[in-house]
Amino acid sequence: MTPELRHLRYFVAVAEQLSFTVAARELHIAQQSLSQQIAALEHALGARLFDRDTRGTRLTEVGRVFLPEARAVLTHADAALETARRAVRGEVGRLRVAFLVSTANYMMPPVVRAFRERYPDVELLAEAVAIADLVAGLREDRYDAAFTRPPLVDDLVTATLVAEPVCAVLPAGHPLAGRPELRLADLAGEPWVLTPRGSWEPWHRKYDEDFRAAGFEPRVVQRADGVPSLLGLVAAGVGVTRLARSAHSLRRSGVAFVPIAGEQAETVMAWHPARDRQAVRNLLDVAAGLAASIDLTEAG
Amino acid sequence: MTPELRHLRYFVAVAEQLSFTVAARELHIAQQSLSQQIAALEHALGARLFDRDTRGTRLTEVGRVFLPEARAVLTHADAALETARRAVRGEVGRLRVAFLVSTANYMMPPVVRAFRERYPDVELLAEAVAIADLVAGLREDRYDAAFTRPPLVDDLVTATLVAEPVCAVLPAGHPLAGRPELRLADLAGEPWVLTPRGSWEPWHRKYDEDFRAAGFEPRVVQRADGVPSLLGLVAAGVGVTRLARSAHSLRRSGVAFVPIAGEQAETVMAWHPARDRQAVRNLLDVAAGLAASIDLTEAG
DNA sequence: CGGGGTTACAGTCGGAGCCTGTGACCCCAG
DNA sequence: CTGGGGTCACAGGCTCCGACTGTAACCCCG
Repeated sequence: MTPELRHLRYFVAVAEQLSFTVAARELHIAQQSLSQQIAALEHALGARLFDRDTRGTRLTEVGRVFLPEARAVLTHADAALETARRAVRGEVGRLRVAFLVSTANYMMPPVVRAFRERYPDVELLAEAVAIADLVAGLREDRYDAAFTRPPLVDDLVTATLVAEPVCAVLPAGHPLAGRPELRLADLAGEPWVLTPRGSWEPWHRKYDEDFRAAGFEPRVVQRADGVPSLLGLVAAGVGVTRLARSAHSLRRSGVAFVPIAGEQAETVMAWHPARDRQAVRNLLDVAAGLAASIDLTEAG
Repeated sequence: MTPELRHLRYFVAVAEQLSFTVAARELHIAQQSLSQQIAALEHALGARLFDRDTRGTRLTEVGRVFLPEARAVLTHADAALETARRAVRGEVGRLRVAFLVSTANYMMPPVVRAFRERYPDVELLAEAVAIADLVAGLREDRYDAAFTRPPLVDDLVTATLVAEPVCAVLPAGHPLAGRPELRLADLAGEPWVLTPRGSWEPWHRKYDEDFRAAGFEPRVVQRADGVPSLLGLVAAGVGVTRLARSAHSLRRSGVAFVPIAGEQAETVMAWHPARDRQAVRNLLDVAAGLAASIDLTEAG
């Protein structure tokens, strides 16, 4: 026989009560069963743990040595199970989170900070990545969750965190730069700088649709990858572009942000539905809580 | 269900093999039984430990957190059982040893030292006590073993360690002090100093017998308890007495020790037969080994 | 010397844990 | 495309272990 935790529990109970009868009552089993299990444990150890006779039960020297050991093992086992249960609740473990580069500058610091404060025993790995890698990472289980912009793909779940105005980005001093608000159609004649078509199909399909709805096809004078590059080209007077207002934090000089009427850019948290762990829900809760309490898009 | 060590063993095996089939083979059980037990553990924790499908088995995040915990508990449990087994072998624990005051001066230091060196994890409590307390202590389980002189009592077991000459103890300058050897009868006319009769009946019965065999009854001029007192009285010329040779180490001046032909004093280890633990045997082995290798009676 | 306490022994029962047989599924090689 | 070898899960049955009850032996105390 190989001893189980049950034997240790029984042993400790008898050692504490110094009575099989009382310990059995406490354990909700019969005294005979308890005697039997203790005997089995003693057999496995090769020595008696108790001296017992009709006038009582006393620990032997071996029992005296074993008692603290058995207690420690039981405590350790409880702690291990409790740790596992904390992991189930998403309070310990590891969480790999991707931030879309264009949202990382304002989302990552407050989200990471708030999450680490709330769940100090979760190892949070945060990474700023491009959209294609972000989606691939979620699908391939390289990331547990991601902060990004819609639209994405059908096989990922998303939850919207914040919505912000979409702005026309114009060179400083542009005739339209003073306006409080614009319509996309107002920019029909402008030279445009946009991201390369290949970067992420769903986005570009949406852009195409928006332009079609505005009644024109933009004259693209240059394509550049990444928000800072676009802002640089606009500041240099190469053309105009269209970005979420939060991008303004990346470049304050030489560009003007003018809201486009009725257009909203959302930031969402995305994850794979098959890997919907509690830690992911916790992250969503923290991020949603932040979004409700402070204006994340201004934080950068 | 409350998890047992078996579940942890099974979990670790699957986590190491990342295969139910292979782990089951290793554990000498069927794959189906293993799946069943893992499922039970998962149910107790409230979450899956493995993601499994037809193309393999992978740890979940909860499993990843739980794995080192489970390993640690198993290691701890093994260590606890090993400690208990060491206790069975008398390698850890506590040993309460009484030394008869008159043997303590030469037995206690080497025995305690040798035992502590051989069994460093045994807490050895050594005490020098009078014969009556020594016997009572063994009977009442206050001592596990004792070093003393026979004869004792029937209900204790003894093992002889060393035998040494019994000597007549004479004042320095006594007419018989120069002899290489004496017979008890040679001392028939001397004034005697002896221990009080009440100290330990079995000894006094033996003394009476010895004197009767020598054909005289000693004229006792004074009774005093303890070897130093007797030696002091002899040195002062009050009378003669009879002691084991090892008592010489307690007083070198003013007394002469002359062996009495054919008389031997034994030193024995005694213990209660009902409490015959391995640690007691170990102590006996150490003491017997010392007795064989060095002359304990000269050590003081 | 009976009553209340202890643990041990004997016999029985139910269920936990194991087994075998089978099925669904995936991947790779032919 | 299809068969073979791999994965794990489901279903049904058996065995034995850990429970149970009933009883006995023993000690101490009133």
